[in-house]
Amino acid sequence: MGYGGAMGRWAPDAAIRLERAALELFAEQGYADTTVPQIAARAGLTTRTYFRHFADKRDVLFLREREFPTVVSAVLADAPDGLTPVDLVMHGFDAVARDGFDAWREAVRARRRIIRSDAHLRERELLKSSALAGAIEGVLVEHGLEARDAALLSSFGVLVFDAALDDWLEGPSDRPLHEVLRETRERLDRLTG
Amino acid sequence: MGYGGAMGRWAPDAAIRLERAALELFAEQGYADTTVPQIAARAGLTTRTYFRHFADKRDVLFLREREFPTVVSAVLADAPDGLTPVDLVMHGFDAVARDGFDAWREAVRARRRIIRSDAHLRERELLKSSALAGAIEGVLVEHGLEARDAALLSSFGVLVFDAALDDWLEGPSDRPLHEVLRETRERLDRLTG
DNA sequence: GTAGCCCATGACACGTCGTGCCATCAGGAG
DNA sequence: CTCCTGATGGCACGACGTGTCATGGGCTAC
Repeated sequence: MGYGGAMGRWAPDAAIRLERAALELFAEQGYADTTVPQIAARAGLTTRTYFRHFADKRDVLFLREREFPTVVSAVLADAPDGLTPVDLVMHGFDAVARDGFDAWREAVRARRRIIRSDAHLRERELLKSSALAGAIEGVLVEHGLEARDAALLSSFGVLVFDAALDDWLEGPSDRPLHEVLRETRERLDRLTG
Repeated sequence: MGYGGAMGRWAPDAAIRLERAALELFAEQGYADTTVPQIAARAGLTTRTYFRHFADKRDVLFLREREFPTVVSAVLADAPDGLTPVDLVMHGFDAVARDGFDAWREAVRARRRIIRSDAHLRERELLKSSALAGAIEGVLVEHGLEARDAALLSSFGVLVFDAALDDWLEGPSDRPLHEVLRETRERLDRLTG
């Protein structure tokens, strides 16, 4: 059965339960063969309630990214003064890489495995990356950077971070993400001369 | 009525007619308020036939991009020898920019206007950019580049090209795309130090 | 020319997705 | 105790996308 048995009716973690149910079902039987009513039932909720917490079937995989804009603002606000724009951005990713990823490597891997299994999910992942770039771009503009430079630089940062994340997830488990991030940046610099 | 009146039943341009009908309807009443049956009817076809030519409602806006992988192979095969990988990629985009865009600026603008109006379309555009990067990555790997370098470099190229396309579409109409492309690359190089 | 194959299209049924609308019900404020 | 707030249940509905079979025009073979 679901997780709904022992908890009060208005358990405050409905979104979390739905996310867990979805991750399980997607891993068990694939994304395409899982229906929203199945997810809702396993979480002890109804279909209608699922769509109150998530915009669509794909969105449940990106619950964790909802706080990204807030995190971005906080991290970039903590950056030391006097950094060049690109160092400011990379400092932000470095801080996030040191802080919140190495402990969750297997969870991130499992999630990525599902996303890679279906083009619709890959599509949504790209939109989320774009949204993250947009948030960074906003901070850069607030710091006085010209709009086109901010757009270019935030996309550059997300590109490096995503590539580093891929390397990190495929490589040995004891390699810290922030190291991979630095190496990826150096590799791209070398490639682009 | 539609375009179906004067032409034979098996007109070979069903996809083109559907694309034209969709562009008109999206411009007239918006993407969200247009249904697939409406598009099919204006093209003189049925809904079922629409879905034989396009995977879904969004796909009709990306008909022109189907030839991209072929174009990429052709353009990169024509590149002079001895280029560094990054110059090879940028040479490809430069060739495309000189060749096929400046004459279609208004058409590209109209299409972009529609895509920017709906997040689902923006999402699909990102997937198409990713697919283009994948095609370039494949060519680079064939040329002997290491896989991670190829992925990084193809994404870099697409990033620069997309940013240049944005600048070009927003700027004065007599500015050739290949110039904007060069300037965008220089701007990013300057920003990333 | 006509018999027969090929294949794009038409037509229908169906499951799933996502939303609008109203009813229900727990808990806090007074 | 009553009222109010807010999350959830339940239902109906339109749109999306696919499986399946029928239709009919164009083409080749003979």
